[in-house]
Amino acid sequence: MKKYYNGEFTLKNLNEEVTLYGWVAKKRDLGGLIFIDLRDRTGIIQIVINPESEFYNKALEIKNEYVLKVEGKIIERQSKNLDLPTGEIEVSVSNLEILNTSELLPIEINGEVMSLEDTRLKYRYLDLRRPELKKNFFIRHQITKAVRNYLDDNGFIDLETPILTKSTPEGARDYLVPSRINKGSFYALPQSPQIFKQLLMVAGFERYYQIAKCFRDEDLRADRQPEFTQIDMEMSFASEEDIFELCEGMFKKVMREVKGIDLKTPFERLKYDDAMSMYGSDKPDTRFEMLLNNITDIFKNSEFVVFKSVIESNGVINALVVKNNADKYSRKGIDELTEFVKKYGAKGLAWAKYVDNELTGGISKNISDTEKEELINKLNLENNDLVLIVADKKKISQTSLGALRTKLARDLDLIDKSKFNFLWITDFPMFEYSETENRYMAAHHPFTMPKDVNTLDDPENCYARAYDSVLNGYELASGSVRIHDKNIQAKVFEALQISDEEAKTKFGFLLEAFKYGAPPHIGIGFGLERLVMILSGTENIRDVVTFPKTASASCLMTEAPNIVDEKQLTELGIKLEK
RNA sequence: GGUUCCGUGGUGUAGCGGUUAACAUGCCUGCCUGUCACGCAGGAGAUCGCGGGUUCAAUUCCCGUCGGAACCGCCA
Repeated sequence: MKKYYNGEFTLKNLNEEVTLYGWVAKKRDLGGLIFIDLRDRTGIIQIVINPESEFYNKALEIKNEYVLKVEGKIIERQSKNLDLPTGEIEVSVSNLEILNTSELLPIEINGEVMSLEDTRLKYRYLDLRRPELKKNFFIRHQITKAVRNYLDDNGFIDLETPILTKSTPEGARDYLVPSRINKGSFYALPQSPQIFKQLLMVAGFERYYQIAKCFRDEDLRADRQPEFTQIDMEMSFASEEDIFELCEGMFKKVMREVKGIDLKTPFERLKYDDAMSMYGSDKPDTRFEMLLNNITDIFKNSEFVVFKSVIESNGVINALVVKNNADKYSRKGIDELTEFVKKYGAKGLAWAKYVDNELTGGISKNISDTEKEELINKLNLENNDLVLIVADKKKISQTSLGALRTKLARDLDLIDKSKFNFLWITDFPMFEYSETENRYMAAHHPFTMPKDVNTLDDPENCYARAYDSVLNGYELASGSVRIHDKNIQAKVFEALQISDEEAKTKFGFLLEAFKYGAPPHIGIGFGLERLVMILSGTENIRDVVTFPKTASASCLMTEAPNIVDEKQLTELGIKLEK
């Protein structure tokens, strides 16, 4: 049986006899010797064949990416400049076999990423040979291993739920699968195992988890794929405090085992409303300060038309202070920031600089001396500070500045990348007004317990027992206390304007189940890819998915999705329109 | 649904209204030989994504299309 080293060869392995399998990353013919960089699954090891060796002639035939079996002894490397995990050692060969040959590779896989995204995705199996990329998947494995062990130790059992299931049109678009046996009917792929895990609570499993595939037919982003993985959990007879403690323990273990970091628990908590007013985001990156300041009061009686009209229409004025960097932003630079906030619906970006004890530029000539004075005091302005202001509807003012805050921190390199700031966001609103649907929708999902049933008729002021876990500006997880009382559920449906009829059609089986003594229960689902991304130090989800899809949701390697045979369609009773 | 950027030898880039389409790397041949981004000499390799338009002339300008990337909307 082959022994796996996981890239851990060091000088302590000197003189050890080893068998290596791998691909030739580079061959050099030098000094009468042949040097081969053999790339195994975790790193690169240099092997050396000298001219007296019986394998010398065979070694001459070897080209890059040939597959080799090498037996030999680990010796100290003569030159150690190479920055590789196995850079201190090399292998002196006692046996060499060419297991397979290779054509010239269509992409560059040694060293820095050179090839363009699309070529890399077409030859994903080659790109994955790169140790830097492969490393992410070992991290992914370590995370799921730690999670499974932890949850097992805490009495959770791994249960699988169906992939072919029923469409639940609240929420994301479903991926549909036509049924051949029941022509004209469709299964849907699950957006999450939500309803099934609640049914497992009714079934009395009490503590369930699953590392579950989820599917959402929505547009992609750098951190979003149409299929992704959730660490999905649900437990009965538990409260928010129980699940917070459980998850904190889980991350403590994950961070210790994967990163060797000792996390401080409990995690910081922040109410949704506070997160929005302080950070302009429900997933704040707390690794740097630069908080939003509500400066509406200062301009209550302002003559400045922009602020005046916003205040008259019950809007809000928020400011961001970029400390000691005013000189870095020219008129052109600020114009770029203005364009940036406009993407988030802001009509503009008001600004001023504080230089030599006075406000200059931007809106400084539009506001009164009193207002200037109050602004300077309220924002504690110091020399060379830049003030950026968005006056707009509350949500736009907050989210646009929140996005700008993150952008500025990146641009100015204010983020301490060694930090892992876990926090809980609590007290989410129960409802969200949908402009497209012209009605209130569930902010989390329709089975979320309201904080106070009596506030259901006031959707703007109704809060949910829902919470998110946030890490370094990413939403890691989302969860809630579920409704187990059918009367409360009926009231929530009513508030969502879901009729009895409609509720029955969509979630009838769940409502039916809840007639038979559903235990109080609570749950959460973590986005595994997001977690792997953060722990791998990448900002692109494709770096943590073995065979990812492009921004247009297709796979360049398999060319999925593809056109299917007429015969297959006929069997399914499907006719395509041109 | 919308906005922006990109598409040139195998790979990554440069370039320009008229070029022998340049450079790096990779590949092939030879030399050198403890290299590690080795070095030296020579060679092969490009329908400039595709279609149309403007023009005497388009890889270059314009329109469309296809493919890729990022973002907004969307993602209960």
